[in-house]
Amino acid sequence: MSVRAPNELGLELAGFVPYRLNRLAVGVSNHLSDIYRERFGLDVPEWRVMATVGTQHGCTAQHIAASTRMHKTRVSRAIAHLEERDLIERVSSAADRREREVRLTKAGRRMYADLVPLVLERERQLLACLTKEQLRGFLAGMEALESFLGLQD
Amino acid sequence: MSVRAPNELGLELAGFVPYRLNRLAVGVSNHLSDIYRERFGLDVPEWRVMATVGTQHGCTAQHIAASTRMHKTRVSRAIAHLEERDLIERVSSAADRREREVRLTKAGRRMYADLVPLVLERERQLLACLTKEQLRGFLAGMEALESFLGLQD
DNA sequence: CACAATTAGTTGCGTTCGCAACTATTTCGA
DNA sequence: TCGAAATAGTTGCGAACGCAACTAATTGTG
Repeated sequence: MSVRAPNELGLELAGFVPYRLNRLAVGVSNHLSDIYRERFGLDVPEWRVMATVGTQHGCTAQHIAASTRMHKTRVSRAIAHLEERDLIERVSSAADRREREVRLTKAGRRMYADLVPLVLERERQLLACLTKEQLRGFLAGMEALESFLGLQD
Repeated sequence: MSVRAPNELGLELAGFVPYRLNRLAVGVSNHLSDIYRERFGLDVPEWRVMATVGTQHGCTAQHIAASTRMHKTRVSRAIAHLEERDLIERVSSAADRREREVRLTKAGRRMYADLVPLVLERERQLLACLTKEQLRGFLAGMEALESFLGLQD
């Protein structure tokens, strides 16, 4: 199976999968970002830190960087912002004093509890535009590509 | 069909489709970028301008911005860089002297002819990790999402 | 035990980005 | 036809980014 006509000599960017994938990722991100940006004042790195700490209480910046695949400086700055807003707090680890355990504060837990259902609902709305067949096929393709590129968890 | 277990209360970022899509787009972009970056010294905006001008000779910056969905300042700066390197040239449009028609120079056409087959081959290699079924399903899902988000051409 | 190598996290710096403002030109409407 | 609104493209500026260098703490090795 070919993505485009085999005798096309030039490159039509509109049909180029890497370009389309980037455009789609930006579109999906924008489709969600007004929830955590406008309503909660979070940017993408901050949102990812909140999402990670929300399920992995007491994790380290290192762990967040590894599991979100963000650069450690991006994580460091996102954590600093969230701490200024009293959404998370950090305590030096007793076992290794280089590390700092990150936890949601009471306000952070409240925001997380409000935010996550809205975000999951948005994801659901988005994926509802696909038939069962399309969703299954899309997820299968995404998994194969992730595996090929070594992006899996 | 559900993407994750319905009784999962927290949000696992690793299974969150918008996050995975962004990660995949970055991974695919990196998989390609060493061709146009290391071997031809182009960054992503420059590559997109080359790809557009390569098929749409004499188009304007406006047109490039619309068809690549890049911000007009990003297009403007990419064009300026490519002009400095004598890969493209601009002439003021006779019909509308606000516009400038963009064309590949001889050197630009040579680069385009070298570059495009390599990039298309890389795309082919990437998509070869999918079965026919998976490719069909993945493209169908991508089209449906693009349509839902109004990203189509 | 001491010292080199490694690791967690932060910060300085140059780059890239998009918004807003700007110039130049064209189009629209009274 | 003249002035206001719109459009093509550029530039100033502040925000965000990643690399490299840094501090502090730990681990490994002789």
